[in-house]
Amino acid sequence: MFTPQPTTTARRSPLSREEVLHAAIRLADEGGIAELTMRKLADKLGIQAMSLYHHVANKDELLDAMVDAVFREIEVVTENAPWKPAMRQRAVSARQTLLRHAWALGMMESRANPGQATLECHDAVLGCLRRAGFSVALAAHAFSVLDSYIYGFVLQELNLPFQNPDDLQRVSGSILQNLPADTYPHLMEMMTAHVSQPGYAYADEFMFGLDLILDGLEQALGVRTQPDGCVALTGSG
Amino acid sequence: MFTPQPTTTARRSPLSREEVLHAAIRLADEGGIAELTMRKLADKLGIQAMSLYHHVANKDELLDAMVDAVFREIEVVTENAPWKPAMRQRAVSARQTLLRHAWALGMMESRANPGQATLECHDAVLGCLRRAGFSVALAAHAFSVLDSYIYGFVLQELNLPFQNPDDLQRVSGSILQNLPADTYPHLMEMMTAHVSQPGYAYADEFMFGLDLILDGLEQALGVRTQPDGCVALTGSG
DNA sequence: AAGGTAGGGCTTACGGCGTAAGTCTGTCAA
DNA sequence: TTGACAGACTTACGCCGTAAGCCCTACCTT
Repeated sequence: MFTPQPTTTARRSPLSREEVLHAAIRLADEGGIAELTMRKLADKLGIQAMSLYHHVANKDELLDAMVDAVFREIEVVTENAPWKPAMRQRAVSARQTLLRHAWALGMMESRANPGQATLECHDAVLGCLRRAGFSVALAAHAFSVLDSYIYGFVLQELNLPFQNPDDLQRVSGSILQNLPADTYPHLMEMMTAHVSQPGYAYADEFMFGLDLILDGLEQALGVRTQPDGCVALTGSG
Repeated sequence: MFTPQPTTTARRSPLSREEVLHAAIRLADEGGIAELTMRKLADKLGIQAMSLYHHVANKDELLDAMVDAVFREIEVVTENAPWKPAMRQRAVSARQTLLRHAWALGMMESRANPGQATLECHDAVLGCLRRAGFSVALAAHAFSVLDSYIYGFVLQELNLPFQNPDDLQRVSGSILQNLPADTYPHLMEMMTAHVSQPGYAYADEFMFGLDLILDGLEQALGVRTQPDGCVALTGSG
């Protein structure tokens, strides 16, 4: 009753696919991926659920586009930069981006349709490595090990039951109390002697592993490039 | 009509929580995690959906238990074994297990309630490292970098649009045809000159990165253990 | 100016989901 | 014999994604 379409003209302004995409990302950032339903997304945009389907084919396509948008946020500075700081900086940026959009990693597992930004990102990384003298095979190795590390680290970081050092103190304290002391002795030692110390933050572990990998790649590169290598440690098995 | 409860006695046999758990894992293994619904799981067990709630509190608890069951499958052989082959073997086993249960990784992101098997697995790894002379801090570093790598590698592996070399040939071929040749030149080079070559399998990349990390850890350990170290390459920042 | 078209809203409806709440029945201890 | 209880079943609710179709209005053509 009372014919509720006076707002039609006002609402009729824009609403592009881009807006839908960004609203979806904002919704997932704020409430987790489970909060992202077509109805709630429509609500947030002030329209009905079915109207979304004028802008995206279906929810799956929307999710694909969201993942690609995340890749677009990762900074890849490769112009004339030495490969090691470039890769280091990209790893840091990738980690920050994936933490900012905690839902993104979990979605990568299930969708195999890389978007344009994803491909561009990968191409830039490979280009940086090739320009630095990596063989095609070594570039593939480097790409694989670096991305695996980044994704895996963030996956573990997201899996932690705390997001900041204060949480950590509280959580580890409560775990310590609830567990019989000798069931997991080494886990216990790790918590009491290391993790629960003031100043510890799991995020700091990122740089250790990243530099370990970059140094390893540098050696692998050097073994090929300068054959006087007194350090040839790669490959143990 | 014809009062359909004659089977009551026959059906009344067991159905323990264990059976529910394993049926759930089998269902998820076969059809993906989306196929695992309480109704379908009940169907498979020959009961009604609501009867499952006598054995699990809710679906979330079931998912937690499933993840823990996956950790139980990872072989951790640390008894009197040198740390390097022990960690290597555990990494291989973890990768195989996570590939066998492709749904497990995607679930880890969202649940922060480690089960008994999970904690045992972590404790065994830490124990192995500590016995080998790793300091608490270095053991934490090692644990972080190894698990990050394993999880991330499997995540990428699952993300690939192919599961075996034959698929790869076909997929990379079709991508090559559909793309303008100069949009992603380095990606293109990687595919034509390396990935699409006979004998290439992404799975083989796993060992390169794994050994790179293990060698890096060995150096980090050596720098502390034997102070004559002419090789001190860790940390570049 | 008049009319046609189509973009982008809206409504209705369907089958599937997790699960709250309650019922029925066979088994076993007292 | 009886009463409690474990473990099945039934019903129902409010979510979900989306198929199908309607209808208004801005714009383009004539």
